[in-house]
Amino acid sequence: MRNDTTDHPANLAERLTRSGLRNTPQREVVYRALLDKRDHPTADEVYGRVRPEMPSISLATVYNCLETLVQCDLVRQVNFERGPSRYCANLQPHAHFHDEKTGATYDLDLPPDVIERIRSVLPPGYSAKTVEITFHGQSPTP
Amino acid sequence: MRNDTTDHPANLAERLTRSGLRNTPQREVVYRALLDKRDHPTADEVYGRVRPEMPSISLATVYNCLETLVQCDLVRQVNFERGPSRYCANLQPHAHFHDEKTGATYDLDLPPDVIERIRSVLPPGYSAKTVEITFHGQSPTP
DNA sequence: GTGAATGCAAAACCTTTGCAACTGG
DNA sequence: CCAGTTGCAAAGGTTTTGCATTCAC
Repeated sequence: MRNDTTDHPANLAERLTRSGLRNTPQREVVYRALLDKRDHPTADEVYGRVRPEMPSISLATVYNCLETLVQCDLVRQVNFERGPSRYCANLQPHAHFHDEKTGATYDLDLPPDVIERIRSVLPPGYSAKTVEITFHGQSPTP
Repeated sequence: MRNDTTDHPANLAERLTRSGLRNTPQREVVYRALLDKRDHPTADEVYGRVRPEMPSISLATVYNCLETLVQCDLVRQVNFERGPSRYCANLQPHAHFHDEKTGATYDLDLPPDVIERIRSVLPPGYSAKTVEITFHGQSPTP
């Protein structure tokens, strides 16, 4: 399911350097946490996951690192409901499905023609850098 | 631009009664504020707008009223960025365009065929009650 | 060495809650 | 009358900020 040409930690150092930012272990551990378990965790959840590996890290630093990753376009910040922001290391164009029963969020691939059709609703003059699509409903109970 | 068959305060009393809720002046004034100026205000902005008319109203009551209106399906609560929730009295199927420069949000009509095409990305078993679509970018500078 | 990044604590921000007083049906 | 609603103040959860310390380059 991964796209190994774009989604691995090796890119982090490069992206940071290219942006004139420093390549800190905190940034790496936070990024790896997002790559490892792609369940759209909150900052606090990321904090909980990286602490075993790096007990000295602070929650404020996790927030800082996440913001840096978003700035570097390695991570998407998602806000589809009131509450803490969630973070997503999937860079492929995709929609989110939010299960209202369980609170879980799944990625749904978006074929290029669908994206194009959606963009076609933009009136002339409007230019969109990104489109966010979120379904709210119920996912199959296995 | 209004849909007068669905979007006016007269419906409020009916909806509230139908749901076994009370028809209070606070609820009416909050709902009218959303119908009057459809710029997707925050709860606090609604508070500022209704206060001249009803100085005794409290912010907590504005929050309560907004939640009630959302429950009654007269208002949509929108969360497309970190920060306070915004409220929208447009009940027609529509997408949001968020201007990253000005922070303004515009409604964009969604033709039925686009909605259908978007829903077609749902895998079997997934049932979506709602879909939210938000563009982030730049709107024309008049 | 030096500016950027971290860690900590406190502050800020948005929203919810508890509860007494009020009110719409 | 009386359960639902309001208003107020205090608490709660999330994120940001200030600042001294540390670290990557």
